Amino acid sequence: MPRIGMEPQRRDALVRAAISEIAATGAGEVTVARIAKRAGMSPALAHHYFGSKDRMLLAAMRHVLSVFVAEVRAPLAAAQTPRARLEAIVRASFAPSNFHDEVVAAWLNFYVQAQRPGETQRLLRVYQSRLRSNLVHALRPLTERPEVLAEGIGAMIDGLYVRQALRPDDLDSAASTALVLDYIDRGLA
Amino acid sequence: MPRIGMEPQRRDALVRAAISEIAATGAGEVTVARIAKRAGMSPALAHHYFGSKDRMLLAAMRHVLSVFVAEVRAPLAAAQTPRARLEAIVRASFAPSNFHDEVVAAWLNFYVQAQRPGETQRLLRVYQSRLRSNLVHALRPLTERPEVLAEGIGAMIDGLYVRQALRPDDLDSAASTALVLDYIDRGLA
Amino acid sequence: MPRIGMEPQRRDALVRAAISEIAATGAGEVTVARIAKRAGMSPALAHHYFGSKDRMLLAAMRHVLSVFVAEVRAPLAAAQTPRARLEAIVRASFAPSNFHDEVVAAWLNFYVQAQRPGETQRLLRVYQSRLRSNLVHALRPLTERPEVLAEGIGAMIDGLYVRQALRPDDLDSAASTALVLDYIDRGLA
Amino acid sequence: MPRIGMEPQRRDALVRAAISEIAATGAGEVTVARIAKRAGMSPALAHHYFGSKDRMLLAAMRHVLSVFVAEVRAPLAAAQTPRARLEAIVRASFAPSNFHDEVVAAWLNFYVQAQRPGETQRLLRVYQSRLRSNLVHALRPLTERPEVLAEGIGAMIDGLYVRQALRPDDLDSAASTALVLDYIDRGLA
DNA sequence: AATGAATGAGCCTTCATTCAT
DNA sequence: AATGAATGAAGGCTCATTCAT
Repeated sequence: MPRIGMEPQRRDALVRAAISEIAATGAGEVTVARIAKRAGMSPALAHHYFGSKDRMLLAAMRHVLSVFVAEVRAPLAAAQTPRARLEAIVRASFAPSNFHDEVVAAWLNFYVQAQRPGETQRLLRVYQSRLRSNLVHALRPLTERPEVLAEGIGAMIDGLYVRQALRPDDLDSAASTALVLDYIDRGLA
Repeated sequence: MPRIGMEPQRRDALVRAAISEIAATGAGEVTVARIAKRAGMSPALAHHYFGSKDRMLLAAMRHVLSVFVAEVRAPLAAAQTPRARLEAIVRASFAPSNFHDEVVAAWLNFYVQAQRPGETQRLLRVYQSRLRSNLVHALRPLTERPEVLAEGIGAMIDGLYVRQALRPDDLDSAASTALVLDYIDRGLA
Repeated sequence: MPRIGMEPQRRDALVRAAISEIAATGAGEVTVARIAKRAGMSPALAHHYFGSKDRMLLAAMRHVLSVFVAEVRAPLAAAQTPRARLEAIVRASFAPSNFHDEVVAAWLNFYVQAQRPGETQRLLRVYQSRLRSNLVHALRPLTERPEVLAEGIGAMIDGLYVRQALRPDDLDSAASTALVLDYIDRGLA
Repeated sequence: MPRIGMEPQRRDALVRAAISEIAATGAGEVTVARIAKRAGMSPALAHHYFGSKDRMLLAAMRHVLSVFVAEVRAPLAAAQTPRARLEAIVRASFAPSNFHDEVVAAWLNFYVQAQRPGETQRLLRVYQSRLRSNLVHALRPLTERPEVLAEGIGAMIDGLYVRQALRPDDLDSAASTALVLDYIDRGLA
């Protein structure tokens, strides 16, 4: 019973299934068949919509990144001071929708994919550039070495993500946020 | 051509080749055949010496960890003050033999492997525990919140590793060291 | 070329091919690739339908056993006297569909498989139990030592199967039947 | 420390190990490496003495057959009557040295090997011919249909061997002997 | 005499991908 | 729109066999 306008729903279901599957079975064990099964459809249909496994995982990455961008946009725009801008970025990084178990596991997969040249690598670099740019822009009024501090902040966030991916239990989102904010405050002192 | 006493040499060559291959082709593309070819032998011989791909990659991980342990041991023992102990740990983390392109790429593979329960996960946790323990021990005389700071330091180091793994060019070892030491000094202020 | 509802046909073709292949190349030389080729498909498809080589050979065994059960059922039910029941069992054992070259060769493979614990062993024991049970039941009204005679009959049938498997030419089905029936009659005298 | 005259001992050890290995791991799982290990030497040495795996298993078969021939020779020569000759053959078939667990398992392997043309097949046929010839010769004075009865006896013996190979526990040697002797007596009545 | 070293060949199995329906 | 059918390609692993020492 083919309905009209199924494509967006199907694509969305596959993207979500891909992220869940990466979290459930590990970045190295993801197969198209399992993702499709989790999304309730056949592997053939998954290919029909995405063309290839790579493009499907790429869409998953884009989804994760876009959620992040959406999460940070409003608070960032609303922030009135440089310090508030920094806090907005950090809080968004550890917001539940981004620091979820599944999403965090997906990041590890992206890192692996990004080891080789390709679209994933490009996307990841764009993301890192934007993050750094946002941080530097917010830091510039507050310190003489914004680039250095931005690198440290970015590295700490990445490290907390990786560590979270390997942890069995949920980490306190608040603790991670506090850790980075503390680093920022001391770096600015 | 078969000489006697080849086993240690072969095992060593395979471990090195495994690390290089991970760096060269990416953590997801490692095959026994390619590792063996890079080490100048047949895949069958690789299996003869290691029994399985998993055990071979595990040996590579053990090698990387043992190099790190060896690198940190002497400076740590020679350090006279808590601050010197911290510096010894950080410097060892970014010492050339540990922060090499190839070694850094291998870490990413270990993280991926460690997502699923198994020996890799166990080893990685042992390593993280020791690192944290060393840091906390050195921090305790200097601050009231050694656990928190140790977590921040560990995360930053991990983050710098991951970022390095995705970078095409070599990162300045000195810059990474300085970044973490700066974080420590400000955290202790 | 893919049509719909191929699964039963494919499974059946593979089961038949497995039996033929065992007969043609010997129980120790059976490979999935050869079976699949004989069945006119790729090895991958064979795995798709059966999951593993073991399960495929198990299905072949079940097929042979079920043909035997089907062959003996009607005559056994129709037999009016104990003697007629015995004859029904023996005749079924050497009926063309069971005493075929290919089927007989398959039996040898089952015996080999059944040397190690597993499903094959279980199935073979179930079959042997049923045969003995049927024989004992039919023999009980006729002799004081039904178990002993049943063991002798079963052994003779098995022996004739094995000998047949090693014979290049077809054995006279009638001769084998007569041999066992003669044994029964004398045993009951 | 190479000693002189090791060859016969080595060959003998390998033949025994081959038989034990077949019994222990099943006819389909025998490997040269395991046999050699069981015999306390390297696979290379096994090849040095036998040239190939096939020839080694063939030697094992010859050993089993020769033990049987040796076991039957004296009693057969000593037997004064046709009936005593028959009994000598049957008793030898189920004598401990022939009806041992290990030997019986080896027979199954020989049957498998003999499915394909080759030396094993030839040897097995020679053995079967001699057995039949011995039986027929002994039966001729006692019955008008010696060939038929000989076939039945041979089949029953073979069947008892196969069944024994699949049994977990030891079968009573005496029971098997009695079963065949009873068949003979009734066949001659 | 004896073995560790070494490999080619082959097997089972998986998986992304294509295609007819 | 959707899928079952189908496969080529590749991967991990095993094993009989050879060879230099």
